[in-house]
Amino acid sequence: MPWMTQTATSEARPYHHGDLSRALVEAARRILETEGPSALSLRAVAREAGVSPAAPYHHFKDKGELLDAVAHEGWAALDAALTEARLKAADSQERMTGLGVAYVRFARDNPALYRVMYDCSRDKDALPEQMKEEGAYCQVRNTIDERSGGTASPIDLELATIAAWCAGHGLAEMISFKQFDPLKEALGGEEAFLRGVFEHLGMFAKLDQA
Amino acid sequence: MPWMTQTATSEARPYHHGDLSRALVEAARRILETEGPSALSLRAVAREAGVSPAAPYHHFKDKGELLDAVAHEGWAALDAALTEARLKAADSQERMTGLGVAYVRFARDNPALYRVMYDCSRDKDALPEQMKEEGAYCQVRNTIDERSGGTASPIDLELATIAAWCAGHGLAEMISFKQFDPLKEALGGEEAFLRGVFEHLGMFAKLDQA
DNA sequence: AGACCGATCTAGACATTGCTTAGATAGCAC
DNA sequence: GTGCTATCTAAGCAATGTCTAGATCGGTCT
Repeated sequence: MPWMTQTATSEARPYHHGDLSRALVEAARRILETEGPSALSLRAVAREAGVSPAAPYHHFKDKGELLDAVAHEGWAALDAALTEARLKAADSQERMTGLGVAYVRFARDNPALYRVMYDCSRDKDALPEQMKEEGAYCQVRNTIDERSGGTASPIDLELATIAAWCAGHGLAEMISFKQFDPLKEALGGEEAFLRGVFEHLGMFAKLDQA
Repeated sequence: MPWMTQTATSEARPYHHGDLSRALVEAARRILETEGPSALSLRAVAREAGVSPAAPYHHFKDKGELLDAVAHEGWAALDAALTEARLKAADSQERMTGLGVAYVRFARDNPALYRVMYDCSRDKDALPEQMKEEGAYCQVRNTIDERSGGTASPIDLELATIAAWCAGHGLAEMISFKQFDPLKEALGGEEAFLRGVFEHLGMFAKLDQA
């Protein structure tokens, strides 16, 4: 087994793995977390999963398709994080900023995964289906709708959702570039900093005044 | 000259190129625009510039350092675009939305370059120095400061600038994922769409009410 | 039970990539 | 001219994504 170097899980795995698809996705996430995006090669994933470099091709057409699967899991995890934040909030105002803070925190805690999630969506002319249905995008829109008392026009609702999404994503990326440490200190912590930015964004000012 | 395949500029270039650094950066930008980021290999750049695969290493330590140079030019171009938009606006309100629209347009018109600009900044714990001094970030902050009549506290000014930057960057990336065509049509064009989102972001609401 | 078939996996190879080392070339000072 | 140094090429290394051919095995049909 020349492909079995030091990293193999190596417990006399049978010839047929059983559930290699899932194992590969998990291996990929493990590599992403520990060694960063630049170390995420198909061969490294295969190594980590303890199979030959060609094995993944029986489960994914491409390296890209593997990453798509990883991204899919990422979106699901983000959905869960947002749901949790949403249920924890009291009023609808708190629910919105809570969603924003949870979103940014997710991105900060899973920077490599977050990047893969968006890189996979790129050049597909649409954000993944996770953003529709019960996904994160829909959660945000519903919260906005609820907050406006259901009186917002469909167009305004969509615009407001896009605006909120832009703010969250923009801040999420910004945080991964720059730590803003002095600013955080001056404001007394990260949460205060995030809330401060969202406050300045004054999101939903238009919906409020209507 | 085995490295001279079809793409070479091939006009009996002398052994010493003269200004290979610049030629490489331009070749990289050409490849980015025409073939996308995935085609941007160091070897491809060398091919496009008509030199051997090892030649770039006499001007850039790394592939990363070449990309840094490309990104640097990108930031300069963005600075110029923002300056133009700033000078074109009448009042300070118009100046702000004008900046936002110009920013997003730049990202939409140079998607690959825009991505390189941010990818190079990643994992450096700071946005490039272009964002300071006379750069884009500074332009935005100055405009905000001017708009608030110079009364905003330093912290509020910084928060507002970050917020504006997040909004612009978020919307810029969003546009590259999804076309939002139905929404644009409903609003009567792209500019109206962009302004609509910025309006909903209600940026500077806090500074206004202060 | 035994033969077989398709799914799963490996071996091995290919082109391409980033990068290094060793040597060729040429502009420039003396 | 001689020599120094920056610039460039040639050749090669390890690693990667991907393909083809062949090995292995679980489950089905008789």
